[in-house]
Amino acid sequence: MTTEDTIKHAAMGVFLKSGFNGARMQEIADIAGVNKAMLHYYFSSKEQLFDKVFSDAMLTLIPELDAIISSDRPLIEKMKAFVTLNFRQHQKHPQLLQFVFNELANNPERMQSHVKCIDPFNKYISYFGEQYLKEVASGNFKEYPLMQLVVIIQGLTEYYHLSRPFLAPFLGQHGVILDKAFEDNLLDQILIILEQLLLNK
Amino acid sequence: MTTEDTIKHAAMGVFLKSGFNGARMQEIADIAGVNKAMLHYYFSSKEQLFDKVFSDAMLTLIPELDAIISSDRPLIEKMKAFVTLNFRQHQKHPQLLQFVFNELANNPERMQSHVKCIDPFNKYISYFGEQYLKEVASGNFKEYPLMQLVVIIQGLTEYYHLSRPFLAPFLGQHGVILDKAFEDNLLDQILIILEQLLLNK
DNA sequence: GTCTATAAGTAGATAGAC
DNA sequence: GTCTATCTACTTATAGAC
Repeated sequence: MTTEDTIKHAAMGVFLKSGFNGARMQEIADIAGVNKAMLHYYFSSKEQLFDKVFSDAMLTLIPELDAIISSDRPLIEKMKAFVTLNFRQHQKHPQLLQFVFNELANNPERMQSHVKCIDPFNKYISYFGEQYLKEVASGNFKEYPLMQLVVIIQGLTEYYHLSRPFLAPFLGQHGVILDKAFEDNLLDQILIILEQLLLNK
Repeated sequence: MTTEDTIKHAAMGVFLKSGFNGARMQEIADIAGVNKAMLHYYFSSKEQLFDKVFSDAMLTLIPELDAIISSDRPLIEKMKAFVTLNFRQHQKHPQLLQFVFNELANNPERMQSHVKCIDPFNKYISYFGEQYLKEVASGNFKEYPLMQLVVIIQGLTEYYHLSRPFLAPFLGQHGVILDKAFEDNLLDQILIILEQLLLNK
C-alpha cells in the first residue's frame, strides 16, 4: 500500500468518526503513521483530502446496481436483491450513510461537486420506474406515486443504520442488543414487507 | 424575551445548521445581537450552551406522545395519529433529527447525559408493545418481532427528513420538487402502507 | 448586565534541511 | 519523499472597565 493510500484510508476513518469540522489533520497523520506535512504533500489541503474521501464514500453508497437492475429477472426479485445488497453494504460500513447525509446537510453546495456520483442512482430510478409502471399496468404491482415509493423503500432499507446511535442505548434498556442476529431478522422483515408493499395480492 | 432566551434561540439555529464542531460562538453572538462575552456570562462554555440546546432538541423530538398513546382509541388509529404527528413535527423542524442523530454518532457518550430525555420514548415502546401483542393475539394485527416493527415504522415516518439534503438535488433532475404537496402525498402513502403493514386483511 | 481588549491555546499550512 | 520547526490565523475563554 502506498503512502498516499495509507493516508486516504486513515482520513476516511477520521472523517467518518468526526465529520469534516471535527476531524484533525494531526489525528489522520498519527493513524497513518506519517508526519502532518505529508498530508499536505499528497493532498494540498484538508478540503481536498476530504473531497477525495467524500467522493469515495458516495461511490461506496452506490452498490453494484447495474448487475442487479440490468438483469432480466422479475422486478420483485430485483427489488429484493437490491434492498438486500444495500442493507448488507450499510452493515459493512455503518457510519457511511450518516456521514454523507450530514455533510450534505451542513454544506449543501458540496452536492454540486459530486453530482457525477449520483449517475448510477439516476439510472436506478429510470430503470426501476420504467419496469414498475409496466408491472402496475399489468396489474401485478400495487400503484403508488413513483418517487414517494422510492423514498419509502430506501427508508425501509436505510433508516436503521441512521438511527442506530440513537436506538442502541435505549433499546438496550428493553434488553435488546443490536447485533447481527437482530439485523438479519430486521432484513428478513423488511423483505417480507417489501413484498406485501409491492405485489398485488 | 430575555437575553438568555435570545442567545439560546440563536444558538439553536447555528448548532442545527453547522453542528457542534462547525458552530462558532461569534456567529451565535452576532445573530443574538449581543457580544461574545455575553455567551460566557449566561452559559459558561460552548459545551454547556450546546447541552442546553441539544436537550431541547431531543425533547422537541418526543412529541405529545402521551395524549395519543394513553387514549383509548383503537390501536390502528393511535398509530396513524402518532405517525402523522411525528411527520408533521419533522416538517416543522426539518434539521432537528439529522442534528440529533449526527451529534450522537460523533459523540455517543453524549447520550448518557440525556437519558432522561428518552423516558417518553420508553413509555411509547411499552404501551405500544403491550397493546400490539393483544391485537396480534386477537388476530387483528399481523405478527412481527416488536422491536423490528418499531424500527420499520419509525423509518417510514422519519427517513424522508433525514435524506432530504441528498434527495432534493437529484430528484430535482427528475423534475420532482420536494414541496409541501410532495410531502403531504408522501404522508398519505405512509399511512396507507402503515395500515397494510399492521392490519390482518 | 454589557461592553472592549486580550490572553492562551490550537488548527491548517509552509519553509527548508536531509 | 519524509522529516522538524515554525508561521499565521482563528477560536474559545477571561479580565476588567463602565
